[in-house]
Amino acid sequence: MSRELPKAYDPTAVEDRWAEYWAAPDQNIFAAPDPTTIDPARAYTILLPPPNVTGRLHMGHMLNQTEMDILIRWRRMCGDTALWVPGTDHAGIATQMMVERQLASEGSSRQQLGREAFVERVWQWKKEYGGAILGQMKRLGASVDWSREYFTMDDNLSRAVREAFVRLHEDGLIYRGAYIVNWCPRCQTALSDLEVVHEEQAGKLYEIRYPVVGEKNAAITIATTRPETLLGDVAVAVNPTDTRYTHLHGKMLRLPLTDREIPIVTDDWANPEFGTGAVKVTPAHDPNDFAIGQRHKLPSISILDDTAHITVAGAYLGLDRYEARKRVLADLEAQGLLVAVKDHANSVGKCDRCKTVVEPRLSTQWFLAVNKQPKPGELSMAEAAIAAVKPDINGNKAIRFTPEMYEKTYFEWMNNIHDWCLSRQLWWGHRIPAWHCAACQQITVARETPSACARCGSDRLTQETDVLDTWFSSGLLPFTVFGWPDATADLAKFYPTQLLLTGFDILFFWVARMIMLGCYFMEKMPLPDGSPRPLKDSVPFRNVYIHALVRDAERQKMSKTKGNVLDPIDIIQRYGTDAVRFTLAAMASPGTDIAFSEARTEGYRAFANKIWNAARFIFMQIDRAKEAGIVVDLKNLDAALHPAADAPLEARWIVSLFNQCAEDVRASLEYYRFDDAANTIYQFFWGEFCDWYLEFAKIRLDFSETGDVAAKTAALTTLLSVFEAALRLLSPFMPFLTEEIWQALYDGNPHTKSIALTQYPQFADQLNNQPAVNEIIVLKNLIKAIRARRKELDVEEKTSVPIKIMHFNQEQTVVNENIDLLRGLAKISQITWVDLKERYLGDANLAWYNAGPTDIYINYEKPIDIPAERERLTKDLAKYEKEMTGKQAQLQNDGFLAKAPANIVEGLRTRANELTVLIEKTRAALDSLDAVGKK
RNA sequence: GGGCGGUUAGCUCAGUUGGUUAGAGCGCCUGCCUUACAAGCAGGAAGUCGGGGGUUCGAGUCCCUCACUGCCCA
Repeated sequence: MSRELPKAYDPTAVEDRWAEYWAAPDQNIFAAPDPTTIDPARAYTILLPPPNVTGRLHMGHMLNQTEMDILIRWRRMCGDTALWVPGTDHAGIATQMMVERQLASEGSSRQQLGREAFVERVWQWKKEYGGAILGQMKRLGASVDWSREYFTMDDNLSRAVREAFVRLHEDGLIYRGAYIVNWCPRCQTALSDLEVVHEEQAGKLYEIRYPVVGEKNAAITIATTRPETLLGDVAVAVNPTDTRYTHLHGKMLRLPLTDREIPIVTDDWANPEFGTGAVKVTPAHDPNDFAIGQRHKLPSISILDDTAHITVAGAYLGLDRYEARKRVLADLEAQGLLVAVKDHANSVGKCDRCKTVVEPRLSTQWFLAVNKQPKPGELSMAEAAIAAVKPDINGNKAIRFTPEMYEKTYFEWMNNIHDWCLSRQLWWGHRIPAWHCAACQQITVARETPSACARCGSDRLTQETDVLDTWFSSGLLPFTVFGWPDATADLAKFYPTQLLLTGFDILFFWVARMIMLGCYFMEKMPLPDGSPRPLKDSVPFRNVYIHALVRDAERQKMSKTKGNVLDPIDIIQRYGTDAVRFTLAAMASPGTDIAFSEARTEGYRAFANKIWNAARFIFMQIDRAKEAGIVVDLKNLDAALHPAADAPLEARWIVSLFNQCAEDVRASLEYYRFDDAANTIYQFFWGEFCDWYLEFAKIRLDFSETGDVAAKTAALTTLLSVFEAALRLLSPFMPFLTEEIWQALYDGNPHTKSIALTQYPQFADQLNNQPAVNEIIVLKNLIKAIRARRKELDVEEKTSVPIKIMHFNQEQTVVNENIDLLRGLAKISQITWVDLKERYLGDANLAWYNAGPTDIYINYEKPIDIPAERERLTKDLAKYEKEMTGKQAQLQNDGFLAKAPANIVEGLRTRANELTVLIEKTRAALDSLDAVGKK
């Protein structure tokens, strides 16, 4: 690292190097210390929501990881034991599909390979391609502890999954049974409710006559969207209150196209308003019908196999469900039983993974009973998970959601939750630790492979072929990554984690399940001191921050089909990681989706470049100072951040401003206001430090002239110390740029390995200097007013002009004490103070301008453009008068005077007085223009 | 059908418990290559805060209602 910086910042030349440096195993810069040595109260732990091992980084990941990285870098620099645990998820269906596709391209299949060889093949695939996403993460600068990387199929995690399953089974919360589940005929596996996405589509409602047995011409007309399933009908249901059908109660119907007879039953579920008010009941192929079947003790008749082909002997045997529908309809029509076909918008469930229409199917699966009390009087898993988020009697919440509104969504779901179907008919995943006995059909659930049946002692055991839902294993992660079921030091110090940061799309899939499983298992693990663990320490995390969706600049959802997907790596290569990170942070306002705009990123690339050039400028000053024999001790910069009482105004001011900025950033980050934090730093660094402070500093740092060496040293020291501190403040947001400049500042020989390991700037009361801030405001307003006035008068920027200032005493002192600053920034050749009573309004060579409490007259060569001047003043006057009218109305309102707080009334009076003066002066200026015009 | 959001400058968004003159970035207009930076500097224009009603001394902010729009669940 050298202080010779190129003119423009080139992130690509810099970022790869630091990404590698941070993640290098021998450096292990972001590794958490030995847990036995740390104070658990200062542990700040985050678990990375594990991306699919098959995944590639997308903008959502980048937002997610940027936010986590900002927080974890911030907390680390604040002195917390920051631990961010990375890892990947084995992603059952997704990974299996990926490898199956690969096999298909080789003309093979998993069936040909067999289970064992297939699983071996997946491991191979994982070794070769899996985890590419973690490599991409390194490129983002994510400050994770790479030594703790996990994979949900690792041995230790698999052991924990087995343990969890067995315990839940022992506790009677896992059961096996035949129920209606969502079945994907393509993936050939059961799915949980969450893995089914409902889509509205234009369908038909078919009305079909079911003749009444034994009564000529009597029939009931049912309405259905799925006529082909009538082959599995076992009843027709009508609402007991529906008088149209009262006379048919208890009658039997002849099921069309079959030789079966089915009863009419009464059930509240039949909605008289919908269709004909009569519905067919097919318990084996519809969840609602299944419930009706249970209520009326009806049989279930499966008519479809696991690929959704008809299994009923006869004309339809072997037909696909849609082909069967056509044939059934044709046959019904031929028999005159199809009464009507109506358009009907209905929602169909599709497999989240492959978009095949899901077939509700009766099948034997493993379930987790989330609503069951483990023991009488105990909370069910769902109830405990609700309690964890609800405020207790003291108003404290064990888990706090941000934004808070997601609590409602969470409760809504939790209150209506159904048992969780845990089993999947896949080969890739955690195989369920249950063994079937061929001799007595007993199922043995065990931690270790049993050698004999628990009931009959037979050794003819075969393991359950189903695997567990991937979300089951990821739901355990907050404690299994720390070594559960063992009582490890990690678990003692790092659990519960501080924060879970994720998108709302996995609120139910993952967040809710982690809460259920975390509360359930960890409540049973005593605290390190042996005392029982309360709910607040059983939860898997204390805070949940839900971030929004990243959309494209037109607010469209990114999707492959639309072709508007932005590849973060691609954007990074064009603008630099820091600029993209900063864009995401600055736009990450809670609860609002991010319309990612490259224009914005361009802006933040410019910001990076701005800082880069500030660094160049500062390094140049170091060099020039050195030539002039002035050297600043870089080792004591932090101490130098305390300017003496007699230090120049701009030094006291910038330190005070920086101090406040650090406080604002802290407060913003505390509430996950990444946008406020980013904007605060941006405003400080560019709007104050670069725009004003550096310009002031230039005036003090003129090394070409002889002058007060001590003053120049002090000026340079303040400059360096504020800049160095500002780099630290910015570092969590722009880690690459700040690391590069910071290392260069120390000429490659800094006191720690990385800026990320330095201390974050902390607010200190004694650094605040409100008088200095106020004085600079006076100066800035004056300078801005002079510049604006000059501009309107077309005075060249380079030209120094004389001005006259009509003053109040305070301002005169400030200006006189800092005359060099004013002269330099406003290009003034001479300042003449004039008495308040003097009026120069009639002078064509003097233009009046209002600068807050101060009046300025600018003297220049050319005469005033009278019409333009009149227009400006007229507009101003109208504005002032309008405001005045409003103020006066309020001040004459007794109610306002009586009820409004004193400071508000006082403020209004002050403003009204100001306005009176302004209006008077503006009128006078207008009058004088007329006078000039007549000359 | 049930639930939860949103509507503020041309665009994307801030706006804490109601309180003095509603902000930012980008874009736009004007003038400048002023030796840190043209990815820049200086100056400027631009909003009846979705419509209507109410509460209040006072409403972008609270309540009601309508319109439009997004998301989740069924």
